[in-house]
Amino acid sequence: MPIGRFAASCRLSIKALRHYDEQKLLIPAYIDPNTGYRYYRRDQAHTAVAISMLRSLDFSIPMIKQLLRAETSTVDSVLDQQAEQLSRELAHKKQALASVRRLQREQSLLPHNVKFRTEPARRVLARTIETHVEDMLEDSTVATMALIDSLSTAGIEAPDFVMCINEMPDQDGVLNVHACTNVVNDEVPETRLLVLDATPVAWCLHQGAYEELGLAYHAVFAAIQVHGHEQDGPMREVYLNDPADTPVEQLLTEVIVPIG
Amino acid sequence: MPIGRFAASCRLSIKALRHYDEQKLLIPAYIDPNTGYRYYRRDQAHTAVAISMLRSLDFSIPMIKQLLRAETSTVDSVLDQQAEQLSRELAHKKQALASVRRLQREQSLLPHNVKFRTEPARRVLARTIETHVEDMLEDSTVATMALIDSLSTAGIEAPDFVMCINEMPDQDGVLNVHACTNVVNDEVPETRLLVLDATPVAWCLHQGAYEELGLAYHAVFAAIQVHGHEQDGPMREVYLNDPADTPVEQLLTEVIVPIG
DNA sequence: ATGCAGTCTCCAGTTACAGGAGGGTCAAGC
DNA sequence: GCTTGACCCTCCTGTAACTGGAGACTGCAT
Repeated sequence: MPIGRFAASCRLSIKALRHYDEQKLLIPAYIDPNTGYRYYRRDQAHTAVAISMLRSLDFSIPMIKQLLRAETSTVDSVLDQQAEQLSRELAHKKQALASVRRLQREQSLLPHNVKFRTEPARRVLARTIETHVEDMLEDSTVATMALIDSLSTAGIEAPDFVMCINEMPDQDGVLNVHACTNVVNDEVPETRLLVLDATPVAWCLHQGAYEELGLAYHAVFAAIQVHGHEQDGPMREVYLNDPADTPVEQLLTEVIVPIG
Repeated sequence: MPIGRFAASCRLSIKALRHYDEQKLLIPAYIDPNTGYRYYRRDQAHTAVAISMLRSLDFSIPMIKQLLRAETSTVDSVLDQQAEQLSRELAHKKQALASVRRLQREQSLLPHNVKFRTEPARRVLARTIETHVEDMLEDSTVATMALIDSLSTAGIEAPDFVMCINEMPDQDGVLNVHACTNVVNDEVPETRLLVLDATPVAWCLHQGAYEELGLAYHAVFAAIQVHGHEQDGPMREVYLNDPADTPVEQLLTEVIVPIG
């Protein structure tokens, strides 16, 4: 079967099939050595459709090559990798969409009103987890849950002050997130005391879903720049009400960036 | 302020700033005519951060150009466009992730067992909506809801047979979706009777979330090819149980493709 | 004068193809 | 055997928003 017919029947383009040939992903059953014409067998449609399916799930060509050749263990690891990648992208799109919808409601691109003040020194109890920039939002929640868990293990009620401290990511995007409270008690498991010095900060108040916090951060950074300051220390978020009993559009969060 | 310092303070790369200069998106306040060195003013950080924020929301450079220059009406339409694009991509990622997770559970890439049979002729009541390939999944649901709505307006209870017929998309990805039942009654508003001829089909049973249906379709198409048939008519889905009172992992759907 | 960090331009590479130019091939009808 | 039109080939360029690197120049501090 020549390439055109095969392409039509598999819902792939001729260009794509030639590309897969070149990449040694799907090699025609026979290539006329004189004319270079590619001929496919009907049963190659099975592979072709598998490729088309995997491409529609955003697998890269090298990954598909591994999936088609492979032993079970490789397959599993490739699938895991792809699932992780997809859930990252999913979270990213969710965040982006929420932020765009917010921009639609506001009239300005950087609508937050950024102010400056001096944060007092604090001693806080922190529970730390390592995460990736893309998962920060989600893992801040995870860390906070874990903190509350640790507190209740120690027989302490949910605290009234909850803050997350997000360190600067390294070049791989890996960073630590500290969920903190003002409870001071070194008997709480999986936590440690953290001493925060007094520092000038730029900050703003964000009302709405946590997914839109990116907008607030950008506003704060813009203000820091325009005023000629620079960031000096990890960013903080203070959660002023409880997501468990507050409708999302009324959630209040302080976004705080220390400056030097 | 030379480019390096400006880049560091705005969290943009030097390369990116040069690129934005080239694209006339963010032009340095001063360029030394002798050396070509770019110098930025502090207040340009405001624009720079806005750009960085919009890029993080996956706006393209031409879109950002419009947003920064523009009158309110243009801004609104660009935002709408981006929101629509993002929600498409969100739905796509959601589907892809669900499908990958299913592949993780199965041992095969095309796990469905495809069979052939002859569908009898039918007369069905259909409610039609126009949609886009990427929104098919969601809009099938919308169409089905609308159908049930129409039926109840006419005083008819929810039907026991529900099927969707998805026509072939044109080159823009636009297609019609018909939600159908076996209720035959030409008094129902917004619907019309549809006559389906008897036809041989390839089909398989899919158990699980509707988001994973793509896998089933690919399996059916693969089988059609390998057996040397070809598609002849719009695809059909028959919903064998009700998503309202069935846990997702037990949802049963027949995926049916007429062949010629 | 020297050194070095910063900057310049230009070119190549990334991904999975699409589009097109220019030219050879196949099958059918005459 | 010839023509015609559909099909196929290779090779080149382009996509989006940059990153990385080569080779050369500049700015600033010794």
